[in-house]
Amino acid sequence: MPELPEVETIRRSLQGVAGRCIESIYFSALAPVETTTPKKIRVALLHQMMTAIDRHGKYLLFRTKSGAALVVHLGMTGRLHFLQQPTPRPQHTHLELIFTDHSRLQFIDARRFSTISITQDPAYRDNPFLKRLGPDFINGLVTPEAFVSRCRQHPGLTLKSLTLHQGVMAGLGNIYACESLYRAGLNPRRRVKRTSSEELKCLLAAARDILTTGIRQGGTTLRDYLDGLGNRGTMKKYLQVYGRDGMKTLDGRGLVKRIVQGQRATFYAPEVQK
DNA sequence: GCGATCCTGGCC
DNA sequence: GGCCAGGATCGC
Repeated sequence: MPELPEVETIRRSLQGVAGRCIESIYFSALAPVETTTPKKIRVALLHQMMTAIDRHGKYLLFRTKSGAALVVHLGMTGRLHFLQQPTPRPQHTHLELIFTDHSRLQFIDARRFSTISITQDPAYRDNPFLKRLGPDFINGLVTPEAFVSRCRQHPGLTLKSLTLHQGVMAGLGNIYACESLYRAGLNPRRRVKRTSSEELKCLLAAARDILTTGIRQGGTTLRDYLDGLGNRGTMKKYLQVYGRDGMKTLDGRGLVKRIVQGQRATFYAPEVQK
């Protein structure tokens, strides 16, 4: 479940891709290529040099010298492997970029909840995924006041749905959403319209704080997640509520309860979050 | 705004 | 054998 800190950690682990030239591209028959085709991706990327890897929310953008970018969302179980030499493709490898120096980038996803697409437009208007995204939680230039007004456009949403809504702000997934609401002392069932502007600003600050800690810890490895070089993340030991149903919060201030909101588990501490 | 849906490995 | 994980979309 790569969220912003995991995707950012992967991005940093893949810096070595920059400067390499794509010699060939492998696609599996089941590659989760969305809104485009393997052929179009080949045309856009083949023989191009990678110049930079950027991130917006949970999306990675592999930019090439021509101005095109490969856009990757890892879904639940997507992984990227950057390898210095030819290596057998693991099961469920859906895309492999092979560079002229024989290093390669493998994209693996058993469940195919991930998406691969392309963009040629710096403003993302040509990409149906990217054009819907709100500002990035960490890199986005959003004042607390601007954040509040974005929230106010969705008065009926619960705070849990709000935090997961990538069109409001991009980057939070289930783990960091639960942790942010705990940090802000806000009940995930509250509606935006019943939440003061001060409380919403507190939520923004909490999310930024948790996400920054997540990046510093290299992400949260619960089961699957590894960065592009195979390293685990160490954020799990800082989680206050996620996965702690029936236990005390890490800081001991409350008892964690698990509820389901929109078919998704929410962990929170009713005594602490009002 | 909500709920169904996609998908498969891991675990009971 | 059946349930669970859940990001994002789509239809209601």
